[in-house]
Amino acid sequence: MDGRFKLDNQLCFRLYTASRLITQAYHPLLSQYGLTYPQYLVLLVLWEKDSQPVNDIAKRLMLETNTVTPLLKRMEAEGILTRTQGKKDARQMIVKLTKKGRELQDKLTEVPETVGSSVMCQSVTPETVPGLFRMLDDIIEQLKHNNNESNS
Amino acid sequence: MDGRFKLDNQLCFRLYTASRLITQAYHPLLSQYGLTYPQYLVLLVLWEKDSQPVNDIAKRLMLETNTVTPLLKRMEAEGILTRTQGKKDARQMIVKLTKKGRELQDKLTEVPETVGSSVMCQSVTPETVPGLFRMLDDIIEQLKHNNNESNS
DNA sequence: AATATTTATATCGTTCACGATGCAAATATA
DNA sequence: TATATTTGCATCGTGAACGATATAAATATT
Repeated sequence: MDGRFKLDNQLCFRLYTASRLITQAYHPLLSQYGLTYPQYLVLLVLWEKDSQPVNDIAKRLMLETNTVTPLLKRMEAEGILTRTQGKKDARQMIVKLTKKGRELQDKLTEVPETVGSSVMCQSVTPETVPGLFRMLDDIIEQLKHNNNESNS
Repeated sequence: MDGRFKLDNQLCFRLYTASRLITQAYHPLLSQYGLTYPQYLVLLVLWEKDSQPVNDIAKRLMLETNTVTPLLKRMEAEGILTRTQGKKDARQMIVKLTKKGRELQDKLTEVPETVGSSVMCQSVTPETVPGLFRMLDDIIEQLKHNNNESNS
């Protein structure tokens, strides 16, 4: 048989595993503040631009609202953010950081670098990372379109 | 502020998104046979080598048994595989494909290529894939050790 | 203006991931 | 051989992901 079905030939398995392991690397850094990795992603989005409707956050993270809504509710329960109905558009829920949510940024300053440096290795260096980013971005862009096409 | 917290600078977010989107690309191909992507990974492992204890499958997929056990039970309920107590070691559960599980390989022949070709794009080509694999493998290897160190 | 369609969000059910914990069989140590 | 430790697997609880579906508000169409 050819190597078609060999696990070691699968790009997806590598992405899946790398993603899981790097999320695990975030865990000890985030859990001391009661955060999960997806919650940290929401914070990244809101730190860049506070006060956004659910949909904008979901789009930025390329997730569906049915994933993001419960996530936001948990963060609201933790006092990290507030969800208030939009004024212009009553369907929208505007998500806004609380003081606690904003202050988390100061407490997590060392997180990006800690994790960033922990993945650096022989073939992953400041020189090669841009190429890696490019390939991953291309794959993401490609799949975003392919996947959308197939449900139309 | 520097770009430390910018979502667009995060390797992990790219891996996480690429992994999710590529799993979604598998979905229409697998769901017609009642399979999920992690279940497909289990099949890849068992097609390579049938009749393995739970632990070997988990190690191959770099997952914990508490993830794999329920997964295998669902596949057992679907009649894809059997779980029988080991003879030499009564703690082990030996996982073996059924006829149905083996025959799935013939039905899924086109899956690897379909997904494989759907990620090919400008910067991801047969020439660049080995480099991508190398970087992902390095990252995985690195994190596997780092993550283990921190719980010891 | 009344009706249809679209949009923004939420709810529900199922399947992972995974930390924490439990338990019994196997192995090591005393 | 009795006791301690390790190993293999399972159970439990929580938080994602996500397909399917629901609901109400906004917009488009008639």
